[in-house]
Amino acid sequence: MSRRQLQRNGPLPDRPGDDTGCPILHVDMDAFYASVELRSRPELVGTPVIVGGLGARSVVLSATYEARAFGVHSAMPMMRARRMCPQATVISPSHGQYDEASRGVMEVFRSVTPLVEPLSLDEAFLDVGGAHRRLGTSRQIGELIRARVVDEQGITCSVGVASTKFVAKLASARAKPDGLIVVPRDEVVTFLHPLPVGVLWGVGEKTEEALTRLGLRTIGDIANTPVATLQRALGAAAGSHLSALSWGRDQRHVVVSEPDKSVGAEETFARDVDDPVIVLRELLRLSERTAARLRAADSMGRTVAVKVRFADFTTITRSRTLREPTDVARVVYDTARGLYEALGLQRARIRLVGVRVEGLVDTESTPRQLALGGGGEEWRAAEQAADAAAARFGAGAVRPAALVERSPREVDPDGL
DNA sequence: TCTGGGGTCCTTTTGCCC
DNA sequence: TCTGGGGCAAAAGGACCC
Repeated sequence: MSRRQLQRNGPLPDRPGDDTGCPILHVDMDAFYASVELRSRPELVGTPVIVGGLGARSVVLSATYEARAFGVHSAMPMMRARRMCPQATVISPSHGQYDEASRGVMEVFRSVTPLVEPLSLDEAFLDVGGAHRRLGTSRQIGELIRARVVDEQGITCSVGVASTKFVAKLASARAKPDGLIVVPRDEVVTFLHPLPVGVLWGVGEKTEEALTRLGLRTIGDIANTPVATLQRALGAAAGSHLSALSWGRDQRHVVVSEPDKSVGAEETFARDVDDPVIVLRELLRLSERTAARLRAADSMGRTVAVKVRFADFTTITRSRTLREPTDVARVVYDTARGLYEALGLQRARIRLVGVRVEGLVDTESTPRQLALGGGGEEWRAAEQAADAAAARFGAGAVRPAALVERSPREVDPDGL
């Protein structure tokens, strides 16, 4: 919604745009997953293509602009998207390819400046303030990146150039597809104030409703509202944050990398489940997956959280903080099972379950004794052996007995 | 139209200690 | 002994992002 609103305003008047004092670039791939798929399906270029799962409950991950013309957009339920655009080619995602393409474009970015802050697989902030002498103005660097990404990865991207991160991000959204826009330092307020509130970072559906109730439609409206009023409606942090953004004030720097704060996995059942045996088996699988990823990242976490989404979409979470951090699936699972059983659900219809481990620390910096306390040592050793086997013989070579009989996909009671 | 899966951050509530 | 409340950490919920 908000992104489309941004585009509907059309491009800025085509002036050169003074990019001095604009060291921040936001680079965003155009329809990333779909564009990557089209590289191997060139006959589909120029046609509506939707990337997303094939299951009844899957959603659109990405769509070409030809499909978007029919109203299809990401996060839309697949069923609805196919109804809106029956002629679209639907492709199920191949994440390995996206990871690889992502690594490629991030390498391009890092050849320009070490100050690269990836936001996701397909977008990043760059601070090119230190690269001007070597590579030219911010605009020239942006065009260089766009050319190299097309050359090396065969996909297009859009670039926003500005003095702050969030204006750069808005600019790249407006530059889409396959464009570049500079918002000069002294035109920031002129650029921002006519835009609808929904384009602001942090304003989603709920916040937009709250702002509408206050009669605030545009960013200019927010700018002319007392901070205290915004804070009363939205909370202290969000209120002052939005007020600052509405005047183009954004102190955040480009940060190269922050360590992860949590790792988790969740799964929506193909159909709602009310059998605790199936739920527990899924929790075991998710615990295995989560712990394996912790070990692969040399991380451990101290808090285990379980998430349960019911058939009516209400969602609850329960968490427990352990005495010591862990990366042992058995410990994660035992905790998760305890949390789940404490809910005392009597055959409630469950749509989704998830497991997450929070409060992550480096395994290296965790004293051995502490890490291995609590009876987890044998399990840990066994799981490390399983990791090694998986590395040699492929994932799934070693699995807990409860998961051996049936493949994970068969958690659907109807075996779909 | 019936809503994925990976996360982050913020707010409020709760329980504990003093 | 009862009650209040400050301070804190953990827990829970929810909004948001891609």
